[in-house]
Amino acid sequence: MTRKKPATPRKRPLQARSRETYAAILEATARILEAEGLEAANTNAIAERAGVSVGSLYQYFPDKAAIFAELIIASETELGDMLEALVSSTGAQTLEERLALLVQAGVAQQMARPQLARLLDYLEATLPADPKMRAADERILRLIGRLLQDHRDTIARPATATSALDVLSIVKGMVDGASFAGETRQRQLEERVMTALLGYLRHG
Amino acid sequence: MTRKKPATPRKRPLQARSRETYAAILEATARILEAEGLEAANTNAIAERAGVSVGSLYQYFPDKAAIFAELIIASETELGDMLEALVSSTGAQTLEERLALLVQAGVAQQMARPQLARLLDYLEATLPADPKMRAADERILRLIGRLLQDHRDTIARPATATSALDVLSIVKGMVDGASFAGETRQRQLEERVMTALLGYLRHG
DNA sequence: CCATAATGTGAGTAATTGCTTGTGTTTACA
DNA sequence: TGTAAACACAAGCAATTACTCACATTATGG
Repeated sequence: MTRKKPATPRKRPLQARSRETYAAILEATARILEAEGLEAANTNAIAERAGVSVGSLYQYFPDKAAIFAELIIASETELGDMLEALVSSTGAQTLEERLALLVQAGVAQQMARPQLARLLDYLEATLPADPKMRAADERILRLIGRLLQDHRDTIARPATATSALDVLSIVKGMVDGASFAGETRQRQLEERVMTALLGYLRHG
Repeated sequence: MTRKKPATPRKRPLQARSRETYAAILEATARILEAEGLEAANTNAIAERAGVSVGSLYQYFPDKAAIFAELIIASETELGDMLEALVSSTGAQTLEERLALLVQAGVAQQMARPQLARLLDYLEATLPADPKMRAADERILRLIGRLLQDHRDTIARPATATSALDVLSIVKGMVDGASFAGETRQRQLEERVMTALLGYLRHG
């Protein structure tokens, strides 16, 4: 990783063929990360698992870190899209109902590939700062913040950025812990997370 | 890391001199981890930072992972000791009071070296399973469980292992998130964590 | 078709890694 | 003071790493 100076600009996949290569590299990286961990995720292994040559890999990613960054952005974008759908969904839903959807989305995404989710979280905190990563991150917090804002009359806590971050941290923390301990009953976990969130928001 | 087969048995530091070497290696590893991350923590760098030769390093640790494992165990033992002190402390304290002490201890430890705490958590989840690590982990959960048990009449939730894990996960998650976001006001963070915990425990 | 661009290849390289080993130094203690 | 055990050193090896480059194959548009 820390070997030579990374050359920043790379080609973007234009044709269908190269878009498949690009996607294969990302998926191979994800699979190696969740099955064998960070140390096993070297560029040679990634290329092999993707059924692609190292040369092709470096045609689309300036360095190894960029692959990880792209995975993080994809994951955050996915969560962001889910949140956006439910935040801007019409209907006079209660805080509980909307929060339940949020928790469901967050828990489902993180429980689908718990090892990967944990690793991406760690990587996000240690990778060289990327503006796109930051933007995707802030989008999530902004959406949670908007949800809190919409129900500010039913929560005993200012709907600030801090509250939004706390909400996200509680969800992530509880799912991390539960999946590390081998918990698989998604439904029950969701209920416990809901209890914590509602307790935090309503009994400030 | 995944290079050759690790030879398990190594010498234990007996004399004062070697105990210093041993400690220097651990502290050097911690410093590199929190300042430069996992990839920078290679055995050569650790030995150099510790002011010690690689040979000395491998006299006390069978492989690199063992150094990390030892750091995790030390950290968990420290937290466990703090919990033990406050759980078995006499006096008819309320749940709030005892929980506040627990939160204070947990937040303080994790905020003291947030990067390190985050990394050790990640490593614990990916390192080869170590019985000592597991034991130190279970001790913490047992102590939290006992605290919940002591106040089972004032909480609306079974004082099970799951509850104990949730409590720990909420603390870790919130501190992780807050310190990642640059939060430094320890007191305010403690209060928010308390809110979440009490909400979780009392409004099940 | 053909020319040009896009995409793909994989052997090769310098650097770095985890770890061993042979040798020298310090300590405990008789 | 002598000796054996404990401790420390660091050159160096085999394996692995991130990444490049010279070349081959495939697509596209005229």
